[in-house]
Amino acid sequence: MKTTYYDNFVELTETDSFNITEILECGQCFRFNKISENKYRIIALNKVLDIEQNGTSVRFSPCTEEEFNSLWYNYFDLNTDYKKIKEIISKDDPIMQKAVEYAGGIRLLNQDPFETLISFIISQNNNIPRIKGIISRLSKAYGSPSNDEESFFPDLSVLADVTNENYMSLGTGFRAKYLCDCVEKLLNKEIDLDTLSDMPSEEAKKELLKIKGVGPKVADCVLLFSLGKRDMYPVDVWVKRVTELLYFNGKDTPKEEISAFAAKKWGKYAGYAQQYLFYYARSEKLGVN
DNA sequence: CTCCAGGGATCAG
DNA sequence: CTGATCCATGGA
Repeated sequence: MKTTYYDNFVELTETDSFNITEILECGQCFRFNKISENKYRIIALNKVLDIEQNGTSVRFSPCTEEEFNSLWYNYFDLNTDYKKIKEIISKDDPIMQKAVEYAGGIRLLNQDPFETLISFIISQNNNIPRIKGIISRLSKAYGSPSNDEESFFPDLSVLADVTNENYMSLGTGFRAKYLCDCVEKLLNKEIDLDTLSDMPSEEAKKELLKIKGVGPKVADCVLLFSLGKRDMYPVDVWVKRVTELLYFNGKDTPKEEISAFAAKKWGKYAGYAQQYLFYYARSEKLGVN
């Protein structure tokens, strides 16, 4: 991969394992919009960023050298060798080989933990278009405006004054009380998100589970998508279905057992495996009927 | 109309 | 302890 810095944008060429569509559509983040066929706009890290990809060349704009190196390089996990990871997880596994070939440009992002936590609380028993809508309205109501139509994600300190009714009016439904509990526990310092990335995965998970509305699936997503815990294997309806279909002969299997299977099979790479399978399953509607 | 969505809390046994 | 039921809301 080569990096070239221009006045107002940064260009990567000869990228390996980078496909912006697959990265954004694999369900790990919600704040993006498709601008044109090969161009996306994301709202992240209090910035608006356009990403345009043509083959192995990717352009980030507006973006300075400083921003790229201090923010986006890590955000897009560019220090990680995905080619090697794909080799490891698909070794002697024709199923994973297929999933990896299907969407070989997936990368796990390193998103903001607070935004990720709130977003995945909203995600429970919900569908992706509606999740995106709620997060967008939440940001418009309580975040700072950007030069785009979308606003930035609100800070914890601003949500301190937001009531259950406020959340309800955004369409969060029964999740409103969970959001209140989450904000309260963060303000109390009952949970400190800043310390979680230094803890072992299971210990960090226990902390997150203290929040009402945060169960195993939401906790795993926060750990995997924003705290660098790549060993987590979030088991949602899609992953449950596809893992059962491809690895359990279609047999109905408890989520606990599926997690244990993934941990044993892929170990510290389970999170990567999960994303390849999720994208593959959802795109092909595997296991539906 | 019913069913379901990247689940989890709560209740029944 | 496991399994069933409920939860708000909008689109299919």
